[in-house]
Amino acid sequence: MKKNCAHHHEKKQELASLTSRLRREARKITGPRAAILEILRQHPHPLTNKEIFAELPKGECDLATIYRAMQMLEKLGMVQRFDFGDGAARYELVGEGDDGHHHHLICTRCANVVGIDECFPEEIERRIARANGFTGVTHRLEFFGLCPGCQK
Amino acid sequence: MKKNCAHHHEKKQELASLTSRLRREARKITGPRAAILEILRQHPHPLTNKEIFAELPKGECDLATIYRAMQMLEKLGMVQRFDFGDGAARYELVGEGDDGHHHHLICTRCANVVGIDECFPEEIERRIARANGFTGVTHRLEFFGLCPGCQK
DNA sequence: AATCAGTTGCAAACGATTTGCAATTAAATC
DNA sequence: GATTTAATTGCAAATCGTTTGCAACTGATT
Repeated sequence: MKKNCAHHHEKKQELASLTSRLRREARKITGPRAAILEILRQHPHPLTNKEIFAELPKGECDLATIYRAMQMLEKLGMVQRFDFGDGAARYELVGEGDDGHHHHLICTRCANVVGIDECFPEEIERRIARANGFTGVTHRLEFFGLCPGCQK
Repeated sequence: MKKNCAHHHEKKQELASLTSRLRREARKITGPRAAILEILRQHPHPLTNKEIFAELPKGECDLATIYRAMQMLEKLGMVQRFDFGDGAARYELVGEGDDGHHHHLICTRCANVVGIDECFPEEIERRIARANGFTGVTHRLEFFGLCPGCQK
């Protein structure tokens, strides 16, 4: 269907592969963590902590635990954090080897999210970096508009 | 000096012109508002509400008043809101006629900010919109890196 | 000067996120 | 499999940016 974000969905990682990445980092595989990773695996879209919490079987895990888990997963590079400007952080699983860098197109009316393959042109980014003497330049980029269903 | 953000600084608006824009919208010119506009005028960089508050002569105005003023100024298009992903909104004055759309390059170490003229290529943005059936597409874009002074 | 809607200060309320701490538990050890 | 220990969790309280209710106040108009 959404052909332009296919690559973000292709390789749905095995839960086992995810937990082994954790173990490799000397982290414990706990019930809450396994449950969180499973939710992320099933939702190839950026999720807020509250959304993850809502997906979890009630009582499975405290909201604070989710915050701590996402913090850790981000630090390990297993998850990428996104900011849609609505005051809540969102997270998406990152495949092994992938750096997770990509962008989204968000409907300003229904909050529907589409992954985007296009990126800011490297050449222009390099020019910007050079012109200002900056190094290690990256960018945060998200698109906003009205999705087909919301245009009326 | 920073030649690539010159156009954001060129025309420092007169305070009188700012207040007349307010009056035109049937808003009152109060002490706090004049003071806030003056601070914005003097700082051609995105400022957080707390920063504006700190610049203000103590007791000049309540922090809540600044929040309300910035909200109103944004609604009137006199100010543009930016989000650097650190949890605090930032605002910059917008010239008459200008829509305020532009981007920044932010040092991740010292938080130094440079205005950027480059923008995401319209043609690619149009392609993204079309490919997903979206209309009225815009973007939020900010660059991050290490400024000359922070590279060591 | 009188009027009145728009504004303000202050404190309380909020929503997202973080943190202290005692109780719990995964994983390494015996 | 029981023991040990450091990592992890739940819970409640604390933080931070931002919003809001409300009574007092003040521009702008009459």
